[in-house]
Amino acid sequence: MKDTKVPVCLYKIQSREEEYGTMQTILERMEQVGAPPPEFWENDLEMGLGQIIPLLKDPSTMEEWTNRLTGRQINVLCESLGIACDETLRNKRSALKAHDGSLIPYRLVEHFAKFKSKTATIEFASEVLSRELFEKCRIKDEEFDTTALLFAIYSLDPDDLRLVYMLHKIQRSGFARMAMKNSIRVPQGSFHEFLQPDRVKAILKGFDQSCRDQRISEFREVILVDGRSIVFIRRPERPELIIRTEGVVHGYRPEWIILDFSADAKRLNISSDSASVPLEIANRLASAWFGTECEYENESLTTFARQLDRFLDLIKEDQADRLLFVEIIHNNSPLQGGGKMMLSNEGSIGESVRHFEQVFGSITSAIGDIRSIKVLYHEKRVSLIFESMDGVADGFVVRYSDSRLNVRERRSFEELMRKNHGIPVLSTEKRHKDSARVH
DNA sequence: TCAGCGAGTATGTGTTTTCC
DNA sequence: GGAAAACACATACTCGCTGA
Repeated sequence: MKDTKVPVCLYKIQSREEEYGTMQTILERMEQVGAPPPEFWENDLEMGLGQIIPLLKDPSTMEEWTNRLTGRQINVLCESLGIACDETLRNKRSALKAHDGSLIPYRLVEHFAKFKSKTATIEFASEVLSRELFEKCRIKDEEFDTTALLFAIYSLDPDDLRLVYMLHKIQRSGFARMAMKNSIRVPQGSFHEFLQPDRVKAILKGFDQSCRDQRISEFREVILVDGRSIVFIRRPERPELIIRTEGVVHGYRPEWIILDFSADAKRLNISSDSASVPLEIANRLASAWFGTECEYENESLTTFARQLDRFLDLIKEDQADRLLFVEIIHNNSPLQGGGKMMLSNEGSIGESVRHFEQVFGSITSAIGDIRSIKVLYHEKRVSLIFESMDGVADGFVVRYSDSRLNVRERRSFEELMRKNHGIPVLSTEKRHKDSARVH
């Protein structure tokens, strides 16, 4: 029987050639309009051009795309491309269609905008855009067209998208709080200035050599935010594979390590997937700055049981300012058999807890038996856990799920807990083992 | 020297929550 | 509703200790 099918390998070659041709044409057009090279989109913004560009090849999709742009996006694009801004929206939309080559990078910016933190985009845009341009992207009081904001940021300086991406990483991660283990004299000069890219890269290289795992820590950026130096590092973590038309490609899943140092480097917040590697890198950077062997350890701030009793009494009565008691998980309930118990609701469980306690006995008096509670803050469910402290009678470390909140909300939540209830709260983010060292 | 054991750590996977 | 991140839990692995 004659086989009429195209052999799989030939199909792969044909489709790859076609794909390659499309990619080349579009990349050449992007180069003509002064867009950043593929390396910028692929490596710095971690966008898969191989998947996105084939979607741009059909001219009719560009027209469809232009038709569904919002008024704010059209205004920003017209301003960026020098199209007369006093025209009607319809005329501006038609005028944009004549600039389809210039619009290709903006379609990539639109892809970049997907699933990026709104807070990160708005905060960065408010810093770099003119007041007039910023206001053009406003929808209502607190709402913005973030795609329009990113168009404006890109048109001002494409490289700024890298910084937005870094800020997005900060907004979406929880941070473990660390402090310098031993008291140490702060050297003269600025720690931020010490963190020169070449110096950080040399320290990372030394670390990679000592790991002997063939993985390379990639220095990405150091930025200064509110006087704090934030170091971004990308490192291969777990082995992973991706599937392409020509077969599977083996590699590693990237891990973003964010080291958020205080101005004097005595305190540190760490965001990462792994535990020991980021801590060791931070120790090495600090050791190089202080000129002596340094080590960070988990920060622990004590809250006593009596303070927690007062706090739990308040939320049980729905009397805590801006906090609603929405969940409790108890390890040793007063029910017969003393099993684990969860009481949860979308609204307050205060009344339910009070009723339960009237019938079966208290579930909030033995703090050590409470596995966790959740409070509603800014419409977000924030977990709180009470971790008993070794060697401190009735002492607890209170940790909260900071990754549920954005950076501004974290600051206000911590302040609310400290000022209103005298409770210092720390992140539940992975507590990096003090003993974790990489040799 | 080596098997057995337990503690600590790394990794994998499903679920929950938030964000867009 | 889908994507992403964090969380919770189960399992695998590593390492040090002990005793035969």
